[in-house]
Amino acid sequence: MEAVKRSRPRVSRRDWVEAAYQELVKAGEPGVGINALAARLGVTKGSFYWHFRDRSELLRALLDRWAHERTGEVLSLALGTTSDPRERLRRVLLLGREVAPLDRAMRLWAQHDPEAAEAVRLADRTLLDHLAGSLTGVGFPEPDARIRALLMLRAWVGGYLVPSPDEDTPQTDPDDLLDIFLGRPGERPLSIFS
Amino acid sequence: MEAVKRSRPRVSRRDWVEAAYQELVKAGEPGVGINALAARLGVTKGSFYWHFRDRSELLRALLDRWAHERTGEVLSLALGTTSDPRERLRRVLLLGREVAPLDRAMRLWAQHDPEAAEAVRLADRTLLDHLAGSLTGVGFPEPDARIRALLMLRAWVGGYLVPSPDEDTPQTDPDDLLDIFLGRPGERPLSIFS
DNA sequence: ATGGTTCCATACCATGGAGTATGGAGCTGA
DNA sequence: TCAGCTCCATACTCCATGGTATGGAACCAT
Repeated sequence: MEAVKRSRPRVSRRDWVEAAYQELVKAGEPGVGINALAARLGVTKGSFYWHFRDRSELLRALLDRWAHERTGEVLSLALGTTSDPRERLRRVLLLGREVAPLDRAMRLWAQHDPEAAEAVRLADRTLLDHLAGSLTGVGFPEPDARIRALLMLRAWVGGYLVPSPDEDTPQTDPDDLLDIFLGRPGERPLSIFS
Repeated sequence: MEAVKRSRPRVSRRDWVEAAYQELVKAGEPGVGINALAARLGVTKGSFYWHFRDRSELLRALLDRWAHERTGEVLSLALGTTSDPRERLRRVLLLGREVAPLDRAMRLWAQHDPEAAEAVRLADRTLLDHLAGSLTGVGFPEPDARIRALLMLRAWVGGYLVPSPDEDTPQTDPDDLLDIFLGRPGERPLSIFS
C-alpha cells in the first residue's frame, strides 16, 4: 500500500475562502494574511494570486460567505418549529453564544471597513426584525418592541466586548436576561400597566 | 514686531502622551504611530525615542492616563450633588455619550492587548459598582442589581459597536433606556412582584 | 507525443512602521 | 569662553506584508 501520492497540493478557490474563514474566527480580519493562509494550506502565495486578484477580493468573498451563513441561521430560527415567542427569543440568545467569536470578528472588522459595516448592518436588520417580531408576540406594542430588540442586540454584542469584570458572574443566564428584557415578572408583559 | 522666533520645537514627554491620547480617540490604538505623532508635533522620531524607550512605553502611559481620567469621571459622578438613584443613573448614560469615542478605542484595543484589557476591566469594576449601587437604591435586591448593571454596561458598549441598522431610531433616548432597565412602569420597581 | 492550459513555486520589488546610531544645535553653568 | 548636558534631526536598518514576474510541473486535449 503506497501512501496517497497526491501529485500536487492543488487548492481550489473555495479552499482559500474556507481557510480564511477559519482564520477570521480566531484572529479577526487582520489575522487573515496571505502567507499565513498559504502555509496553512501547504501552498505559497503563487496559488493565491491565481485565484484572487488581491486581498480585498478575498475579504469580499468572506463577507459574502458570512452574510449567507448568517441569514441562513436566522432563517432557520424564523422557520423553527416553535411558535412560542418567548422560546424563539431564548433560541436567539442560545445561538448567539455559538456564533459569538465570528460575530465579534465581524464587528471589529466593521469598525474600520465600510463594506464590512454594511454587511453587518444588513445582517442586523433581519435579526432585529425577527427579535422585534417575537417581542410583539409577547405583547409589546410595535415601537417599544423595536427599541427592546435593539437593546437586546446591543447587550449581546456588549457581552463579548466587555471583559468579564469579576471572577463571579461567570456567565449570565439567558433566562435571566430574558426576564429583564421582557419586564421581569415572567409571564406578565408590562403592557398591562399599573 | 518680529514673529515669535521659537528657538526650537522642544516637546515634553507630556506633550507626546497628550498628542497620542488625541490620536487614540479618533483613530484608535493602531492610529497612534510614532511618525504620525511626530509630524503632528512638528518634530521627528528622534524626539520620541529620547522620551520613551519604545512604543509600548507610550501605550502604557496612555493606559495610565485613561485610567486616571476614567476614575476621576466616575468619581465625580459618585460625589455628585444628587442622591436620587435614578438621576444618578441618568447622568451615567449622559456622560457615556461624551466618552463614547474614547471608550470604543479602549475596548477595541483591549481585544488584542492584555494590558489594555486589564485596564478596562478595572475601570469597569468601579463603574459597575456605582451602577449597582444606584440600582439597589431604586429598590433592586443585590444580586439582581449587579446583573442589571452589567446589562446596562453591555448595552451601552454595544451602542457604539452596532452600526445603527436603520435611518430611523436615530438615537435612543436615555430615559427610554432607563425605563426598560428599571422595569418599565417608571417609579415602581419590579421587586414588588405580582 | 506535443501543444496548450491550469495551477503553483521561486524570487523579487514596494511599502510602511518600528527601532538605532550619530551628530549637531542650543542652552547652562563655571 | 568652553565644557557638558539636553533635546532633536538625519539617515539608516530591520522586518512583516501585500503584490508582481516568470518559469515550470502536471494534466488534458487532439
